[in-house]
Amino acid sequence: MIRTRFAPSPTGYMHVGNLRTALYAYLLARKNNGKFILRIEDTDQERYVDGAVDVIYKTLAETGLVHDEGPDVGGDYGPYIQSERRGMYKEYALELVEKGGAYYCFCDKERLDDVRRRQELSKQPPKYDGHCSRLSKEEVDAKLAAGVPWVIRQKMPHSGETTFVDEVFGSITTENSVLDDNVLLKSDGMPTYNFANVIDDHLMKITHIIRGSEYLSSTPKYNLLYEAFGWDIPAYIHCSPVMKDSSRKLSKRDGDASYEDFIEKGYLKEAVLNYIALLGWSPKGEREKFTLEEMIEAFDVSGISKSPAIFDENKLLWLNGEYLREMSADEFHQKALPYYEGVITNPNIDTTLVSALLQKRCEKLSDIPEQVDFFDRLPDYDTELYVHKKMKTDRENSKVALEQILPTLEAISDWTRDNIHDELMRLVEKMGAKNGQVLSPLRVALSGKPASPGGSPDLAYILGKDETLSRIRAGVAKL
RNA sequence: GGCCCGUUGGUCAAGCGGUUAAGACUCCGCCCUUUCACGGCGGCAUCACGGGUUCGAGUCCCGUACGGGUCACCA
Repeated sequence: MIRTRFAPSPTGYMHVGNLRTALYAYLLARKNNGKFILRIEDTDQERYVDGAVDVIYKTLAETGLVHDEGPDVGGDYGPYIQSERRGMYKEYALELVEKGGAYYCFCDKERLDDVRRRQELSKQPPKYDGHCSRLSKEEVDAKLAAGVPWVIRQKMPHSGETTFVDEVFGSITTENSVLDDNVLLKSDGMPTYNFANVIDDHLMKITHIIRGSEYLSSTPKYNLLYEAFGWDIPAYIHCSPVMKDSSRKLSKRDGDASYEDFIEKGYLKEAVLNYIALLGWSPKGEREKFTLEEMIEAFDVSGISKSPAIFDENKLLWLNGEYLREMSADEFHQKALPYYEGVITNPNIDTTLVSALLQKRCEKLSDIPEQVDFFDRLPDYDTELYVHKKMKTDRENSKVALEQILPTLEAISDWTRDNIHDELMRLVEKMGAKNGQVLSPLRVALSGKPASPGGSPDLAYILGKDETLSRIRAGVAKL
């Protein structure tokens, strides 16, 4: 049974890189009928942010990455909040001392600083010098009895090498001599992150560890820990970071690194999830659009790439547009509704019709307001808009056209889109003009904009007869 | 700096010793068309560099360059 986990620190926002890691962990578990576990790593009290855990729950629920075990849903391997597990690490640390994989260290800050300074001067890599690992049992007991503060350090082998296989990066070998005797249990009795992680993953029976590639170089230490305990080593899947450009990671500072940022900008959650899935993972076929279900089906660790991927908002935008266009008209309208708020206030405007025009014309919902602002009020436009080379229109023939259009439309008693269209086409024929020479000036007169969703019959119909005629008169007056 | 990892168009990427080096986004052109979009068709543009190995290298090996990661009683 495959068990994967997502183990975020509650920072108050969901970085898209983290969300991607969660997604991959979720997909791997679902693909294999395994379990997806949520564990909150909140041991750093200084970083604690109020309500931050809720952001995690909310994002996972919203994106559909439903966890099988976690603080809010329970499970057999709890507690799932690390701060509630703080009591359980000490016994494992002591067990490791018994087994010879770790030792008490009584060095104080002064000595440590001194050692480090000396190493810097002689250009040695900074590393604990192993002083306390050479203490005899008697010396240790004496210091313990005397109440000297202590930590527990991992005892690294001084020779040989450690090799592990990562499912993305392949086989990686590290010289043991470069490994430092890191602190496992701090002087306050709390575990360090590295230690807690190994203990928790083992206790929660995690089989596949999916995490950022920044942990690649500490993985040998983890494995030595597993070995010292005599535990099974999990499979590793390290993922390269999501970048802003070739040398910078996507960061919160830039305001476009978190899931919430994109939702606020008007992107659809499906599109965001779909896009980040593709950032660093390539499915087998040529398909690019996936529902979560389809991603589960298609997911394969072998498609995860080793190199960092630059986040291309442009492509996300395109994908978002694809999602918008494939929605049903009604669904689109429901999503669009909030964006009309305060923009289209005239109750005579049927926003259902507006939505129908808009659906193929926006890539994200926040594009809507600027496209429809003219419905409420005709902008103060420049008559230059009537000059359109391709439509063969200029100010003069536009004025003539508008003057002809006015009585034509005035005569329509049944104001429907089709009637408007048909009458206008009849006028085109009568005038011996090109379609555009009649329709284009009308569109400009009605919208006051160089581009508008829908053509003149659409706009005329939505605006209503009175407003249409009044805007045409305004146009004639301008010309 | 030591160690680890990476490098195919502007971006995401396929490729697994023999391909005209896929596909997508962007950009450009054309078509459709009552604007703008959508849609359709077409186009520009890539194997970081230098050495090997091989009949043959984007694919294997070694260097170089560039980029990332990591070296805490942070997570």
